[in-house]
Amino acid sequence: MSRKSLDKATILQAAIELADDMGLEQVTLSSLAQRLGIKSPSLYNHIDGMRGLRRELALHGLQLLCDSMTKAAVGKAGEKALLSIGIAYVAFVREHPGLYEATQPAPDQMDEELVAASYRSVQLLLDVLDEYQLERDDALHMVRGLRSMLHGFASLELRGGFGLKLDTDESLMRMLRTYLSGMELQVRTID
Amino acid sequence: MSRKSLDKATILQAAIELADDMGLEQVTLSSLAQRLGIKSPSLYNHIDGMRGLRRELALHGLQLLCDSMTKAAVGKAGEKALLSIGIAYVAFVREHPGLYEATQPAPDQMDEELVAASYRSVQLLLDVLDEYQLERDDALHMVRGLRSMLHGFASLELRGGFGLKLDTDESLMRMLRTYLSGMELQVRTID
DNA sequence: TATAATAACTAATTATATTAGTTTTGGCAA
DNA sequence: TTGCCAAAACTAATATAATTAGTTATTATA
Repeated sequence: MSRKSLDKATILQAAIELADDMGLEQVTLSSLAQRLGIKSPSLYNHIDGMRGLRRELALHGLQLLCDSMTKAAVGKAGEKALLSIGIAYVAFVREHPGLYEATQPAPDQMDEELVAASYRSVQLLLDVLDEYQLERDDALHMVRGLRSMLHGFASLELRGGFGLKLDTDESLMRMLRTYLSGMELQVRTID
Repeated sequence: MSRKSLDKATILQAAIELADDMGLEQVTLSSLAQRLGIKSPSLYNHIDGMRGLRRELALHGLQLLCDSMTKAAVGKAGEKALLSIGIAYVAFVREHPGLYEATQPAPDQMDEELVAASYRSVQLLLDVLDEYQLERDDALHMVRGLRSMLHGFASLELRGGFGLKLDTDESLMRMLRTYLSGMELQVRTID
């Protein structure tokens, strides 16, 4: 019966597929257990209930997202790197809509580890912005802007918020280029 | 017993307060009925179940948000108007976190009326952008950028995504100014 | 081979959404 | 005023989900 003994990674993988296929809210312990061929209480041997599962999904999603962004920035710098990161971000959300949703937990379930996982993306952006030689706070404001744009774009697209027949990839590139040209303008003005 | 006979507006108001105070996911038909002093099945006399309630919240939220944005743009033009709209957007989300969350329903519950309500904000932004004399598609890409920024910023702030001790209002203003300066640059370059 | 830990199971509890069917009530017409 | 009817409340019942408690089976190991 407990033949191959399920492990947490397998459970997580099934949850991710379920989330991406059916939407995060469709990932119940029942549906997950059914997909794994076990009864839902058995899941408690591996994960800390629904809340624990959501947390694992968030951590895993943040990790994968940051990995994608990092990979996209390898060998690139400045605007090229930032555009590449932006494209990778949106591509990740398109590939993992449910998992991405899980990376945005309610504030009350935030803990140190989640904050740290989230901050890794912030650090990546700070590293790329490094060459612009901005003051620390100026760089942080820029990062907030970039994160807002990417999260907002990806979320709206995910929810079908862009109804019109207008190329979304084009919208993404323009948004990033517009923001970055505004940024360059500031940087040059300061010098 | 059915003394003053509840109406839909009263129910909606209670649901909004519940959502803003406790979070949207805490708005159950049980909790809502309890707050109204009735039993949950009685709600079905006024609303079409949980799904219907969510839809009403979305519609109402989109309406209120668009009203706020519109009011903010009265008597203003260009960058001033856009900054004012952005501030109003974020202020609305801060005031109505739960209701705002309800304005982003899953794609499968989208219908014509919701799309129309959502499009009113798009039209407002298009109207403000009118003076820049952009091509239709250029303007639409700009609007997507603005919406993405505002939604992303508001969502991240709502979820406690901005952990650092750095003024968020300042971040918002800088984000908008950076984007708008990039936009002005493009417009001027085209001329 | 026997035992201990692990991981599955069943059973039961609580909470929620929903439907069906019943009762109450408040307004309006006779 | 009185009686009727539609609206809106109610109770009861069902289905799904999360969770806990307690039980059984299996696997690894002493």
